[in-house]
Amino acid sequence: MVTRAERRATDPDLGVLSGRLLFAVQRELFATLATQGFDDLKYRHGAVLAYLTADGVRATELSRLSGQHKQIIGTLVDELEALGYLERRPDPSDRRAKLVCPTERGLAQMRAADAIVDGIEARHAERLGAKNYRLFKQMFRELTEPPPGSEPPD
Amino acid sequence: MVTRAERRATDPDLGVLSGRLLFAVQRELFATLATQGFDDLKYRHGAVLAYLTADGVRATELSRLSGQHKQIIGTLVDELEALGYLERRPDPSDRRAKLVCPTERGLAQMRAADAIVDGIEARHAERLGAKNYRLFKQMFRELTEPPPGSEPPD
DNA sequence: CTTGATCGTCATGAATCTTGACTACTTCAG
DNA sequence: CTGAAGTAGTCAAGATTCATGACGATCAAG
Repeated sequence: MVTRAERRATDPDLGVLSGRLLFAVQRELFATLATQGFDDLKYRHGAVLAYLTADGVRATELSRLSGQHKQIIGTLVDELEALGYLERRPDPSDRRAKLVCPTERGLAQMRAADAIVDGIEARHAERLGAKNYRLFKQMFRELTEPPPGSEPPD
Repeated sequence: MVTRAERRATDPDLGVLSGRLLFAVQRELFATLATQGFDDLKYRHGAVLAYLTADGVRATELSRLSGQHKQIIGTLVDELEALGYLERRPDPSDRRAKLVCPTERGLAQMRAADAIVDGIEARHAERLGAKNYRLFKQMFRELTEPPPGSEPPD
């Protein structure tokens, strides 16, 4: 008989696997960013930075995309604004709303982060073979859409 | 030119994908557990429950496996002990250590959780095809070992 | 037996999340 | 046009969760 401990070790479930992968990516991403001058970022800032675009995004949209409370997004935007990564600009199309826009430093961070993650993925592609890795990611995307009913809590 | 926003939407990076998958599994797992009488568990308890075995595990081992501080594991074990899921027993082989052992209720929870995750994976296997899903998980395992240098922070 | 490391816990302050309410603005029905 | 209902973002307060350093007890090595 195979004990649960053995199965856990040889065939971790999907939750464990995705947790490991998420933390591994986060760790490497932020550690590398830190060596490139972006040493004032914390993991949680990723919820905003990961979905930021050059054109600006509304806070509510960031909340929806990241699955975080609007309140939390507000705090993160405050912090990132104080750190000089982004700024709030009025949304021309809706005077209630504000667009969260990257500054020059924010754009640099986005480019750096994209390059680092691309590097991680390239390493994985090398390990599995390019064709296999494309297949892996294709299946990964299929399993995670639609954005898992991820209505933000608020 | 493809904007970053479009690429993000059609080809999310590995961090975003694994985050979505992790949260989706967690949400479904705990929601279903709640309908089966295990409605007093929080996500964070998973760090302990996911690695618990019938034979008992040391707190330090749980810390290493889950990547959480020893301190946090201690709190989680306190809570789960109060909820009747597990108990601390002295480790016969080391009088400093204590073994975290599931109670009857803990064992029931473990069986239920395994069944639920198996169900989630079966659904995914159906969606991708059994053969593809096996391949997916095989590649997933390969990318996440060795246990991502996951020395616990402490 | 002494030295250094490990196991689990305690204690404290910091960071983080949750909840509800509030203003300003938009949208839509009448 | 006017008023009601809904949405965007913020404020505030309390509860939860985390990080950090230190401690007594035990083990392992010499």
